Amino acid sequence: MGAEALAEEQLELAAAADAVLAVNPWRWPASGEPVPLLGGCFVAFAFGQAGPGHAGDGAWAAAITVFPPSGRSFHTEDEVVVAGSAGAAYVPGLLALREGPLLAAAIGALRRGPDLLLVDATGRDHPRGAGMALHLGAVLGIATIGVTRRPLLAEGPSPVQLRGASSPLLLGGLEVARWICTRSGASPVVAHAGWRTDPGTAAEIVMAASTPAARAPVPLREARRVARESRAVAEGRKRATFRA
DNA sequence: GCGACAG
DNA sequence: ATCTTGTCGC
Repeated sequence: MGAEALAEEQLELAAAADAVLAVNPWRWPASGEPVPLLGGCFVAFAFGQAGPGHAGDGAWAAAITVFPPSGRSFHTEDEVVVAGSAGAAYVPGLLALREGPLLAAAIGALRRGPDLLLVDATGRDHPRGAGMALHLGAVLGIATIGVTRRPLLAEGPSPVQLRGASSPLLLGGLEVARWICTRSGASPVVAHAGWRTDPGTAAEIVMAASTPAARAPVPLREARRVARESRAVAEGRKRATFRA
C-alpha cells in the first residue's frame, strides 16, 4: 500500500469510526460482566538511525496483555515479539505505513486478543481523522485508544501537574483527545479517542491503567520494555557474529 | 526560506 | 523513534 491508498482508507476509517461509536461504543463492564483484557503494543527500531528512518529499517514489535485493566497491581498474561522491518520512513500522518503491519502481526500472535488495546499513536487527532491507533482497532476489530507525548494537530492548554488533572484537545472545533496527568509533577500525556472510544473514555482508561509512579500506562511501558529487550538480544547476537 | 510535524 | 550523563526530587 502507498501513501495515496492509505490516505483514502483513512478518510473511510474516520467515517466508520463515527458510525461505530454511535451504535457500539466501548464501555467498562457492569458488575457481573467479564472483566476486559487490556493490551499494549510498541515498535522498537534498530539503533543508529535517527530521524524519520527508511523503509526496511530493522524493527521489533511487541504486543502484551495485562490483567486486570485497572488497579494497583497488574500482571502480564501474555507477551510476544515479532522481528521484521519498517514498511516506510516516518511521515507525519502516515505512521501506519511504517509500523502498522508489524504491530498487527504482533497482536495477532497473542494467544488471546485483548478487548481493549493501547497504542503509541493518535486516533481522531489526525489530518484525515484516522491515526494509527484508530486504524489498528478497525483492522483488528478491537477497541483502541491512543497514548502519545504530544498531540499531532489538536490544540489545547495543558492541565496542572496533578495526577488525574485533564483538559480537552480540540481539532476543527471538536474534542478529539485529552491531556491527562498520570503522575503528579510530570508533564501530562495525550489520551486519544480511537476505535469505539471517545476522548473521555480514553482519558479514563489511561488513568485506570497507570500507576502513580510512572507517566506511561502499564501496558505501553511493558510493551516498550519487551520490544527493546528483544532488540538488545538481537543486536548483541549480530555483534557477536560479526566479531567471530 | 524556516520551523512544525504521532513514532 | 533513537542518540545520551549526570542530576534533582520524592
